[in-house]
Amino acid sequence: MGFELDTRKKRILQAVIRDYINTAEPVGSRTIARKYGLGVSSATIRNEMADLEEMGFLEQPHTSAGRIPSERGYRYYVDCLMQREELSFDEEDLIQREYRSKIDDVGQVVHVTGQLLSQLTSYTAVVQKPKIGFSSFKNIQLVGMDKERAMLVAVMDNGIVQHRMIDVPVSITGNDLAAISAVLNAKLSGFTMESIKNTLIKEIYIELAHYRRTLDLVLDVLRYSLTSDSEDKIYLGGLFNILNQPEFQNVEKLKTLLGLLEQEDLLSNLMAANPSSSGVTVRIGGEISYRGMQDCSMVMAIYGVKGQPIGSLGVLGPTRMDYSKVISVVEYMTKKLSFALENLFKDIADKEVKF
Amino acid sequence: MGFELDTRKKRILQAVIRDYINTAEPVGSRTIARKYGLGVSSATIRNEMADLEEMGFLEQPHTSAGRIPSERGYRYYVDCLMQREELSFDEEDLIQREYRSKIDDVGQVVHVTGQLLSQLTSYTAVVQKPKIGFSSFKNIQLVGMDKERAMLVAVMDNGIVQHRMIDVPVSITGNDLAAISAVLNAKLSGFTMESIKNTLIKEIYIELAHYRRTLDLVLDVLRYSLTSDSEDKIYLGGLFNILNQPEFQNVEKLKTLLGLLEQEDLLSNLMAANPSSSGVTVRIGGEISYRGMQDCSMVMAIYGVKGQPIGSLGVLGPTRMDYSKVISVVEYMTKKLSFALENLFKDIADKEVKF
DNA sequence: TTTAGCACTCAATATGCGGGAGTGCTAACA
DNA sequence: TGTTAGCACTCCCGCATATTGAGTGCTAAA
Repeated sequence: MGFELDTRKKRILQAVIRDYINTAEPVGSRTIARKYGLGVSSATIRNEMADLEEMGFLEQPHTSAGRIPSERGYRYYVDCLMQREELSFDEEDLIQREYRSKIDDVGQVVHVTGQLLSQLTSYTAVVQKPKIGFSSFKNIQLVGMDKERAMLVAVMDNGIVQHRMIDVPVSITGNDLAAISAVLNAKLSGFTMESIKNTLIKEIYIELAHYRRTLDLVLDVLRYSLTSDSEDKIYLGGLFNILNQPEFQNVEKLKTLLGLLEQEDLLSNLMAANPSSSGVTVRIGGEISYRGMQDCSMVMAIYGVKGQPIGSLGVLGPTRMDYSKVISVVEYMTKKLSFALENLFKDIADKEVKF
Repeated sequence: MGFELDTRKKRILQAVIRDYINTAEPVGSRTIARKYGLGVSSATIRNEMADLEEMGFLEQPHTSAGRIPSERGYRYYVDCLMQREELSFDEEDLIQREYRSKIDDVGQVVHVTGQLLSQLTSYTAVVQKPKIGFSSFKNIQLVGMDKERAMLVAVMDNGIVQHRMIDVPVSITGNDLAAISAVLNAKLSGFTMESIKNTLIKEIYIELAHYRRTLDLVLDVLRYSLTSDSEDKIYLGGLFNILNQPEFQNVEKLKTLLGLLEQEDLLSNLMAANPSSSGVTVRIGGEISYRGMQDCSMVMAIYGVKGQPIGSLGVLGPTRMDYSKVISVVEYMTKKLSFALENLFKDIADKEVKF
């Protein structure tokens, strides 16, 4: 791909796509000749555009309208024509400032990232919360709430604090809970949920043979509810930016799109279907195989810590999106997010020094 | 008000409003005569409607269209004409089931309430999270995260768990943190933030004279960040129900409305401006004094525990909303929410039994 | 190979014309 | 005196019909 087009065709295709991205109106040969000085007349451009249409890079909404890019056109643009746009100083500065404030826990990092993504692109940001399966327990605490319930609180080393109410036998006292907490802490802290060996579990059961039933419940919650809970969760930023896009002035379209975005599981799938494990992925129109998102494109990337992928983030907009801008932003923010998370974990590496 | 209208005018006004609520179309005299058997001809109704218009209860979009209710008309309808609509068995059953599952903490109660409100009315639910100022500490824990940071976790008796990262001097060890936690727990648990006396604080400072600086920080966070954090927060349910209302098919209108609803502080003000301290309040159109919400009405009520108001909840929809239905739902849900919260607190009353 | 010129196409906008729903008024009626 | 039938009138709405204008494709000349 790419070599099939001579230089002039490339420049014309590029001009058409740029103009359409800016104006959202079909662009005609005269416009190209006027606005983008190619040194040829509109008639020449007309011929070239006819060729480009035949090759499938452009299409015409109807006879006597200008041309708009086809999906294949966008694809070619993204792969071969587009040139990278660096972030401005102001933008980088904004990002720096936002990250410097409140970076206490993973939730906030995700939030800030989503905000920035949507703000910088004026599209909708989709950020998958990091899989915390591999984060390790820092502290586990059972707090008695009333006669038959206790609150299980788990602090993870990445700053996430999870909690869940569990039922406990009426016979269990506050001292019992404290004892259980102590053993759980001694045995589990420093371990990730996955790395916990069966032998360890057995040890716990032996030490707390008295509290079998409660222990069953606690370990179950630790295993399933807490860990899986925040996995697969999605943060959406700038959802209403959609309203500013001319392609979604139609309320019916809006309804279907927002309806889709409401379904977290669907978004999870969308984010999970990320082929390239490194770098930015662009899915254009029909390449997103959800009915109702044909007019959308998605630019996304995987972020991670120390080469380990733990989630992905992306920007969703109309197929007529400013790819060059969006790709730069997504790329930059992926780095920033990974960096912020590593920062969050970094200090943890030397926890032995202290605890 | 009310006595100025004779029975027939009342019945006609009622019929017009009901019909308009159902159809969203201006309603004419013939429609009234046909659909609502009043035993008089359309001509008579025509005369009456002209009177009602002159009195300000109805208005005409243009000559030769039917009539639609004016704000004053809706107000009169709500105050004098409307009859209460009981919830169906299925609806009450749904509510029961939803509340029976997951009622572990205040957040979930609020979430379920919002969901139900929007689902039952097909409008948008606005639920102010309960002010937790008066909830008391159950457990306070400082967990070391890395050399210079610790996680402060506070479990409140209403099931809310709050946490915040704080900086601590590098010199402080895990044992120190445990010691601080122990003292804080011993002194503060059972107390609400407001009820903490200065003498108590002094006691703490004396016992932990060593950790002055850290203690300053911890108490500051407990006082301000944690408590005020979840106050004033608003849960919105069924936001996209707006899209189904014919009065918001216009994207511009949608944009302004959604823009307003995005601002939490504005919503907080809206919910706070609740005059009657008991019972359901209805604000119609211009009675909500925000530009951009002229076409909306709001039905709201204050909920509380043991007569103590701790928040409010409401339903936002077009002025042409099904007041009778919405008022019933809001009234019912207010009771349910208060009840659910009291349940959450009830067991706490007898905590002495156990701890 | 490029370009000027021209006929042609077709959405978008305006213009004009019933049809219909609904009103107000009048006159007859109980 | 209140009610109703009848009728002229109003005005939105939908529809068909010009008109416009941006843009194309094609042809022929440079």
